[in-house]
Amino acid sequence: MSKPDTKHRILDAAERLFADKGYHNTSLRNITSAAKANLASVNYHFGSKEALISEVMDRRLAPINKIRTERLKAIQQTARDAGSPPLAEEAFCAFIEPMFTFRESAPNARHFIALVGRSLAEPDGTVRNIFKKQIMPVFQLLFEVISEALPHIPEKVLYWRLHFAIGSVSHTMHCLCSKPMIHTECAPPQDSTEVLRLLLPFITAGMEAPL
Amino acid sequence: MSKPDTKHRILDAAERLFADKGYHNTSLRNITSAAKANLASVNYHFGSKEALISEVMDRRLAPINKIRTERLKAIQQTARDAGSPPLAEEAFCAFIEPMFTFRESAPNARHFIALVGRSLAEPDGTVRNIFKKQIMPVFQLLFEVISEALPHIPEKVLYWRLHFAIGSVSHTMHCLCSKPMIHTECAPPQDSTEVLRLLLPFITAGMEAPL
DNA sequence: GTCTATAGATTGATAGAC
DNA sequence: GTCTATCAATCTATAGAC
Repeated sequence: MSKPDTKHRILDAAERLFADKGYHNTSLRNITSAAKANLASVNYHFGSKEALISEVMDRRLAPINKIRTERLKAIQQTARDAGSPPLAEEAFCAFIEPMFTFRESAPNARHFIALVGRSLAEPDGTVRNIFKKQIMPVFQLLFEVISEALPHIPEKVLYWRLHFAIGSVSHTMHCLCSKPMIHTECAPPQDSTEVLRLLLPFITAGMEAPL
Repeated sequence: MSKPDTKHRILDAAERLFADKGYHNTSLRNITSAAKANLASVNYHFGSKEALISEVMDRRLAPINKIRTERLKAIQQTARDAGSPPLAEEAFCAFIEPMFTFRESAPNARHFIALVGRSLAEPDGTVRNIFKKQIMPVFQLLFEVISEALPHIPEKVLYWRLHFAIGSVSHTMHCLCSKPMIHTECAPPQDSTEVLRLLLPFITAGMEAPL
């Protein structure tokens, strides 16, 4: 087990700094000095700052989204085989849990979670578009499964409720890494599992609310 | 009715640009050229870029938060007088509606809504802390009223649910101004009233979900 | 692959004339 | 209050030695 090479050290440092300080507020100098690498090495290994953030995002998102897609398709198939609609809560669990599981998988994984949680709120198109490209097919699939789970709710209402749910998930993701906003004394840093157990019923109840 | 003076033109331009491009990605030159003002005028009128964003936030947030506080206190008082708990949905309406009403009040108000919606997701402390300082007392009061509305739900659960609700609200606010994420064809730009009518039942159902 | 050195542009802030 | 001019620092990116 050799020590991580320059390219990986840069990716790790960029992931942490982009998450902590934001894309535009993080310079290549910040990254290379944190990674103990030379300033020129970023452009040698990645070509540009934009290509770097793109690789930072893709490296983690691709495997997570693969798991999400598999789980969502399995839920869809099982429901069709049984001839009964899938459960909305199961669908959301398939979407959220892989991200939370990843968070516990590595000591520094939480930085990436914060980065992703903020991506949809990024004012600049650079980061947001990279994220959108990766997440869009998963959102489409999630919407499909939710539609099957709640066929009595008009598509337009369902769309907005999914939108609200994504807001809850994003906000929770980027807050799980920094200080909570309010009542910090009754919300010490908890493990993701407990937060997931609280988040899923909230979302499910919101999705299934009477019209 | 004279044309707005330089200071106001700078505030308006800064509000729009900070919302569109983000704080760090907007330069003072961007702002002054949009405001048809001289570069040096920002430092003359405000002192620094940070003091400018601070005034951009405070100018709109202070009156909105005043209305929120009054409405929340009125709900609290009415419930106490009647000897019955307040309604969670009414409390959230008191919190959300003033922001949505403001959105329809002026042609360019929507920029500010996006700016606020993103504030909690700002990685940099500068913007986030300015916003926190303004919003914290309102959050505290909202939490109080919600606690009285749902006394059977443990405080810790209530805290997290409020956190999830704030995520939905923030995400909706900064998305109401740009393109929606998914299924754009079934979600054309709508007026805030309709979104509020969809958002309130979602949040209320989530807050009141069985344990 | 890693380094030094630097180009070329942009940043926030300020000094000083008017 | 508004302007020009500029400073000192910082930025991304690249050229070229090793």
